[in-house]
Amino acid sequence: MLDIIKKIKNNLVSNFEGIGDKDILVSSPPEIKMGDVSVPLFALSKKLNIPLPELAEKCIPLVKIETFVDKVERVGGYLNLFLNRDVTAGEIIKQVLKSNKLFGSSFSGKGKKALIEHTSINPNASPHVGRARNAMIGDSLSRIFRFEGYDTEVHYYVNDMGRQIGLLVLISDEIENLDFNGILEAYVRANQRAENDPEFAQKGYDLLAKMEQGDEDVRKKFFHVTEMCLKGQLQVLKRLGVDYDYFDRESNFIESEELNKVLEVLKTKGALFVDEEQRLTVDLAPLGYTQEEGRYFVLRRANGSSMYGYRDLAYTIYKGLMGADEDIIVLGEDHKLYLQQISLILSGAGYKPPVPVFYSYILLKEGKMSTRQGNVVLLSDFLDTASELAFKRVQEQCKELSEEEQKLIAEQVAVSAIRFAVLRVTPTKNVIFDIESALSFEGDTGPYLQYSCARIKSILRKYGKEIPLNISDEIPIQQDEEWILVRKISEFPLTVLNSIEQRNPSIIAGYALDLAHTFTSFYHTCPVLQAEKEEIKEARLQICSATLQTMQNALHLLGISVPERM
RNA sequence: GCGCCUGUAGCUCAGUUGGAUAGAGCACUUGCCUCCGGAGCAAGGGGCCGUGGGUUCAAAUCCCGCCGGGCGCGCCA
Repeated sequence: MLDIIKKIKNNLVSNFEGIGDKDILVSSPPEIKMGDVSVPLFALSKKLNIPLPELAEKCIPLVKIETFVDKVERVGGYLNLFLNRDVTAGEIIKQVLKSNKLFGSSFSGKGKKALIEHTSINPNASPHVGRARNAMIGDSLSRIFRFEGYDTEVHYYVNDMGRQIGLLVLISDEIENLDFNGILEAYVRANQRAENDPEFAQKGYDLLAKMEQGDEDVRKKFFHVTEMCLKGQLQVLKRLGVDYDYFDRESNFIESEELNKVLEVLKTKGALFVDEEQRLTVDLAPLGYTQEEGRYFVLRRANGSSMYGYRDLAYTIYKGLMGADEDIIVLGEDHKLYLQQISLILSGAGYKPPVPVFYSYILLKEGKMSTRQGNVVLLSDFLDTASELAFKRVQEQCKELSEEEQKLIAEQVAVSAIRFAVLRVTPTKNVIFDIESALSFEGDTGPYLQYSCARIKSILRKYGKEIPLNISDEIPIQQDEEWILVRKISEFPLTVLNSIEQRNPSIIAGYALDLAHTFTSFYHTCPVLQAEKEEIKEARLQICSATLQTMQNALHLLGISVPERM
């Protein structure tokens, strides 16, 4: 399908002076009756200064690609092409079944490296679904980059420093056997106490200072608390299928030669100064910042201790020096100004800042999530209830399976429910998270996608033999539903490219839904195993198999696995 | 107040980057399990695409104003 579009473009570009690939738009007509591919000529007519009817006449033979295009109709300013269904379907299905797990990849990242930092939550509590949005988007992007052939590494920045951690370390001395479950309560208590007790707060700072100065005992304590918390968080994220390659600890970036070089450059630009209270500060105005709000960026306190911004700059430079072609960081929208600031600092010194992928917050139906008001949805809580619900369902429907297998499937269903509910929304928009509908497993949900796969698997299982792979050049297409499904399959590679270009997994999610809908529609009108003729049966088996492969590939990019039955 | 993001069916979201009659799901109404899995399918009702201007053959999409929502705005991370 991609090839056909390419050929059409090539033919047109090489036959008219002064136009490029981008001048030729290719879309599809609104209805299947009107054809399969459409080329709007309005803009072209204007650019070439040729009246529409005349231009259309000239274009018709150029777009009539041999064996693939049966007929071309002109409707208004559009050229509508009708593809030869049997030939095109043969081509597409063959390609899918040959490429298997790689179908959909254009290998646009071959020979390139991608570095993605995501999640990086503060080690102070079990993650709620809002935090998990970062992990899901980041993980999905990592999968997409890998799929496109990028040598991809995933980094997790462990915020093992800072005032809050200092307080947490203090309070952990008072609590016996503080474990991950008790950590949020301890954290809240520590912060409350710091608010009411200045002495306690000061002790936190002192501890932090000792940590920075390299006091072994204190460092050990910090490590112990943050490591315990990180482990707990990772365990929950692991349930989602989220993995990381590197854990980079903030405490390793207290001092950085590279950053000090950057600061030297800033000094020559008049962008670095020590303010009247002895704080080492960057003035962003000489670097091109135009507003007063957020103009000053503090790096070190009066006592010389580093601020978060200093350490993070050092870390960002460290990542940048790894030479990735794509240096990406997934951040909540609350970090927009902050990232703008450090980007200015870095590019001011000639460094390439990372490319941010921002996402907006998850809101509950009742409003914002608030830890204090207790209306947060913990990721692990959601997974527990979803898994339990799914388990009951699986117990009813898959009686022949062992309880162990049933539980495994239920967990897969739970994960797909949350991942899909979050990933299907464009990152820049708020997700309004409705627990009830996320737990319903009906309609446009992850479990629905898994279900449509399970049905295909069921057909293939009943068939019992290998799908004949010696596909002839043509595949007999009987019904519109078959053809629409094949066309939808062929859109997958473009969808993936689109999604990686925009760094937006929701495009894949939308595609997966479309594909599932087209399939179930096909499923209800076209009997496969009971097809009227053997060759039609084979054709449909191949279409089923190609659909399953495409769906599995798409779902893999979203981090959703496909159970054999459910 | 200033900056960034956002506004599409009662609700939750799509909309191929400016193209043909704006699409799904939930909810509501009506059909469909002796027939490959009903976590499903088919059909119906439901829209001033927040609002007022502008740009052009063509605007939900681009520009400007206003209104509503999210986020941020120097010693936190």
